[in-house]
This record gives sequence, C-alpha cells and structure tokens, in this order.
Amino acid sequence: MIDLRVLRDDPVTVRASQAARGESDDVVDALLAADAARRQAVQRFETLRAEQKQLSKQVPSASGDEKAALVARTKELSSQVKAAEAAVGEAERALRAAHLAVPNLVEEGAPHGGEENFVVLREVGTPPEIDKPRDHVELGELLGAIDLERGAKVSGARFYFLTGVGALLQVGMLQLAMARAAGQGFHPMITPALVKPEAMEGTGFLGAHASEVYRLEADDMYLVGTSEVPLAAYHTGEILDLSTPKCYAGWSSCFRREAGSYGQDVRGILRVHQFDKVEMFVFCRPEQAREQHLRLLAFEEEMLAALELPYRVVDIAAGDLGLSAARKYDCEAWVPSQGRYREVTSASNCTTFQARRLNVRYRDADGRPQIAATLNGTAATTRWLIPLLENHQQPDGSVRVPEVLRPCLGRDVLTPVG
RNA sequence: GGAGGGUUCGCCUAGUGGCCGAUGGCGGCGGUCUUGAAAACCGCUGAGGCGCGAGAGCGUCUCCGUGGGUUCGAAUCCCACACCCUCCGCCA
Repeated sequence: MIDLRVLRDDPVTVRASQAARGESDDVVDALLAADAARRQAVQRFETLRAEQKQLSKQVPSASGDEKAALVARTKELSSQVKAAEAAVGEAERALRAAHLAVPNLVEEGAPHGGEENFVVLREVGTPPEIDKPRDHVELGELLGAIDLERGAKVSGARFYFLTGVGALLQVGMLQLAMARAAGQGFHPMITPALVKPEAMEGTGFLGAHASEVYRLEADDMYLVGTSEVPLAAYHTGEILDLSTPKCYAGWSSCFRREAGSYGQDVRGILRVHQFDKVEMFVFCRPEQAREQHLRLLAFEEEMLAALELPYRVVDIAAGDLGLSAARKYDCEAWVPSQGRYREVTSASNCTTFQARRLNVRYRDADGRPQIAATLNGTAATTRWLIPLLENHQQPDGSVRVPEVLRPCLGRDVLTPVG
C-alpha cells in the first residue's frame, strides 16, 4: 500500500508513476475519493460519540426527571452513534479496497514502459563456445542428476527428482549461498513452507498472483511460492530497531501452480511446481533502501561469478514490476542450449509498500514509529542447475565442477553414468 | 480426536458495569548525588486516526486476542471464533 499522505500532498507524483507503468490513474482518483469519504465519516462519528460520552457521564449523578431525560437523550444518541460507526466501517473497507488497487510508486530512474522495455545494465563473463550444446535435461540424464520421467510418474508434469550428483549440486549451491550470506551479515533462517492466510495476504500474493498459489483447503493454509512470504511476515506488527538493517537469508522449498503457463518452458526444470531457494530479505529504514537494493544485487552477482556463470543484469521496466516493487533488477544467466539469457535472480526494492500492509515499523530519531522498507533478492535456487550444467559441459557429456562446489561434490568433474 | 487453562499499552501484573482518563513492578530514558560508576531518590515512558497550529505542541476519537450482542454507559456481562499452553489418546 502506498503512503496516503504522499497521495494527498503530491498526487502528481502518483499519477506520473502510473504513467511510467503504462497504467491508468483511475485507481488514483478512486483512492483519493475513498480517502476523503472516510475522513468525513470519521468526523461525523466522532462528533456524535463525544456527545454521547459526555452525557453518559452525567447519568450517575443525576436523579428523578433530569435523569430520565438524560437517559432518553443518550438512548437516542446511542442508535445514531451505532449507525455512524457502521458507516465508518463501510468507508474503511472501501478505502482499503481502493488502497490495495494502487501499485507502489516507481523509483526514479527505472525504465518506463512494459516487459520489453527492460534495460541491460551490463554483461559479465563470456558465453562459452560450445558446438551443439546438450541441454540440462540431456546432461541431467547422462549424469544421473535429474530424473524427470519418474518425477512425472510420481507427481505429474513439472515435477522431478534430483538424484546423485544432482542432489549434491543443489545442496552444495544452496549451502554456499547460506554460508556466504551469513558471512555478510544475513541471519540464516529455515522458514515454514506453509503459512496462514494473513501471511499470504499481507505479502500481497493473494492479489494478482492468487491463481499461482497452492491452497490447502482442509486447513486453510497456503504453500509458499518463496520464503519471501514467511520472512516478510516474520516481523508483522512489530516495531524494530533498525539502527542497522535486519537482513535474513531464508531457505525453503517453494511451490507454484504455474497456472496459465501451459506449453511454456515445459522441458526440464526451468519452470516447475516445487523447488528450493535461498532468499535474502531486508528490513531497513526507507532512506537505506536503495543502498541495500544494490547490496543484494552485488551479492547475487558474486554468487553467479563464484559459480563461473556468464550473466547479464537487467533493469526491469516499470510496467513489469508487479504491484509492490518500486524497482527490480534481475540477473539472467546464459543458457547455451537456448542461446539466450534466462532469469536466475530477482532483487526487488518494495520501499514501504509491503511493510505498510504488514505493519512493520521502526523508531525514527525522534522516537516516533515509522513504516520500514523491505527488499528481497535471490541468493541461489534450483533453476541455477540449468546454467551450471550447461555452461560447464564438455564435449563428452561430462561437466566441470566450479571450484567453490568441489568440496561438497568431492570431485572436479561429473562424468556420465553407465 | 478428547479434556482443561490462558490471551490487559516491551515483559510480568491489578482490575466482575460509571473516580479505568487502565494499577503496580521490571526494563528503558532523563535528572539529583558521585572523580567516574553502582545504589538510592525524583520525573518521563503504548499505538493509530482525524482536526487545529509555521512549529515544540494542543484538542478529540479509537484500540484490553478477533467479531458480534446486552446497556444511557463494557477490559468487566452474554454469544461465536482465533491463537497459545498443559494433559490424555492416536500416529510419525
């Protein structure tokens, strides 16, 4: 949710942000109107309520006719107060609905336009020259690392087993992410993968993403699509000490329905219903958010570099940001079999948008509570196995293990199994 | 699945219809004293909305797990629900 004070004082900025996203500012007008309507309702209620309280206090000390008259008057007021209170409730519900419909203010500098208007900030590393590259499905099979056939047999399309070196690679990669993150001051966390509706709702995943989310009907619980959900909800309703940012690295399995993506990326493990991910999450003061955002991006780049993967950094255009991000940088790793870069990390600056909804605050220099800023970014995830296998493949189908992963694999090269 | 107990402004706690405008302690902050510190003593110490004010502020309303209800008036009475804890059973 955006800051209503900003909206009232500076609606022009909010409209400009909508324009950058290529979206209509009807929702801005609706929010302004709902805000005004609520304030009016509140004032009416408060006037009546104050009178009721004042008269009510006189009842015990009054007697006889005077008392009867007082009670009669307050009785009348009582029903008016009740009606006014109901009107306030109604106005608040309307305001909330209008509020939720307005996306976050786009950060200055973000490219305008839609999905195709992203800006490539840099390309790092050189895509390897591979004659007739095998894709990760073939390599996974050769190495005994990925079993898609049995994944489908047991769980259906878009499921897989990681086996042997595949399982070790994933564990090693995620462990590397955890260890490095911890070394840089991120607090390691292993989070719940099932959350209550409030947590899912509070992080905004029941809006546009609702059909993406698995829901357990019998228990009214949700499977998380990323540990961003439990991490963001972790401090719900709290007032934090943010003299330094609170940084977490959360490891969880992630579940996504991938509804509406039928036919897209159906091969292999690029787009699957379940995967594992280490996610970085930061709570900080709003003025630190940009700096923290760049720090998350830098961490992602260090991870990709450590795994010796060629990648590029993309500045996502305003229209492709999603509801809560003010700015988003993706890293895309080179995928030889596709001859193009594919998304492997995503770092979002949600400014105060997400924390306002979750009511996560800190105290400013004057000791007053203020809304915190939140950010998130990918430290490592199952999908990375794709560029990892493909970029390091050798003509005979073996795969070179990057230096940093050798300790957990116990060898330098993965070779095809009989 | 069954049976109990609990939920009060950081923590603990008092509070069974109007002097609750929520008690007291702990913790925290400030001060006195001290070379400094501790102790002692004094003071301050929840959140949100709205209005007024240039501003430090002032006024007002809301919030005692959540949602309803009773009442002129509810932390307090009634109903429903949520969450937490303990024990029993069952299962891993």
